[in-house]
Amino acid sequence: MRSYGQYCAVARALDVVGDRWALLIVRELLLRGSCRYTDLYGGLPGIATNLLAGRLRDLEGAGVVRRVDAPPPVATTVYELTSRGSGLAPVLHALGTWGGDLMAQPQGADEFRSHWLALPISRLTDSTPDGPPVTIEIRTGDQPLIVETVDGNVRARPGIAEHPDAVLVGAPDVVMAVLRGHLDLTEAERRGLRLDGDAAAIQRLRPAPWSEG
Amino acid sequence: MRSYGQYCAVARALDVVGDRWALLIVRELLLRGSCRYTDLYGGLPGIATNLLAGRLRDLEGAGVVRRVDAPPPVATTVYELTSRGSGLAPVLHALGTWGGDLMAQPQGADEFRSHWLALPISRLTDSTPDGPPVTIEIRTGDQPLIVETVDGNVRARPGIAEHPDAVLVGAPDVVMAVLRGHLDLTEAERRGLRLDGDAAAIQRLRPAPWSEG
DNA sequence: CGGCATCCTCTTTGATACTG
DNA sequence: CAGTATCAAAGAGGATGCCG
Repeated sequence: MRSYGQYCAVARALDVVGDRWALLIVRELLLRGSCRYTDLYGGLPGIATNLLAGRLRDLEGAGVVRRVDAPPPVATTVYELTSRGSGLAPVLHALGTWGGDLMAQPQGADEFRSHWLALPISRLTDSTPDGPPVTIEIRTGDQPLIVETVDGNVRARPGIAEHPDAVLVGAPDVVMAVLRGHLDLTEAERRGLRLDGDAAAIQRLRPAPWSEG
Repeated sequence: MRSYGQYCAVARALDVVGDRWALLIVRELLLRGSCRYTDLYGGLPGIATNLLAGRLRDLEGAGVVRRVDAPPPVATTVYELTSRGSGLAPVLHALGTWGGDLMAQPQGADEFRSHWLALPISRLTDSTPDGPPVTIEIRTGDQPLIVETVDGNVRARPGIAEHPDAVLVGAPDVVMAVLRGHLDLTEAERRGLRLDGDAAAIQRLRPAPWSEG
């Protein structure tokens, strides 16, 4: 990107990550850790492959992304965030919080990848942190997601839960609305959600109060 | 901007404010409140006037910016943020915090407007909130800035202080480094900073601990 | 003047095809 | 798999023109 040529921290930050696709590439690396080129490409539907290659070069040059030659089991180069790149997490959370209101518009023709849910889910809290940890499986996109509570925090990762307290199956926008607390379970079931197991496990997940504004 | 076409809160946020210049327009409106077109244009050196007009249209359509026909004393239309637009403040602060490290590179040929300092300054705290409030005048860009502590918080606004505890005069990058605590006063004076008044007043301004990461 | 709209050139993006 | 090459379309940048 052309520099804005302004001696302002926001402008200088945008000189580095203000390019189209740049922050979404950071999102992918933040959510998935080390990624091969093809993993990134798959998690960024709509990007042109030459642009992905170009942005990775730029971000590497800016010290946001690092290329690593992975050892034999993988035997290819992978991309990961530098610590400088991980420092962009608050930017993505702020954008995600602000953009959350735009998720009420239905999914429409938008692409969806289930691991994208990990970002808003990590902003939830366990409303009963002293209770036993809960495990929820969410099946809603390209792959199932395991959601677990740990010390009041909530994390999501791809995978199939062994003994989940609840399993949630439905369209991404319905699942999202339930997790955001904007849709109660009965209404959600009317909109195609299927819930197996303990509804109370779902109810324990609450938006963190400080992440609202 | 073309939509990313992804059902993800970050992508949807960037559909609205990911365009080049969009977040800097929000920065201007956040820092200066209501603005005439020309004020915005002056605070965004480098932007093309047709782009500014176009972005303002887009942001108005997205509910981020509002046009107001100002009453007689001004007698022109002014732009301001909607509440939705003000909600972008955390995004700008996150970007500014991340970009702050890039401010160590000297100003070079970059343009500078002194009101841009208000954003990082508002992230400072008064390390001695129980002491008497302090007022500092900073003269470093196109116009002087009054910095005041109120209840442990620090605010900046354009203007000339009547009885400042200290006056800081120097190049933007030196002033910035001092405020960020990356340069002590003696070293800063070697780099052209002039300080009149009480050095202790400056020392009371400290980066807020939670805004570091 | 303040507040844009037009016109033109140059750069970036997007879509797809191709290669080691 | 991990990109590069090619090319058309969209967007940005810059100058200038118009209108109350």
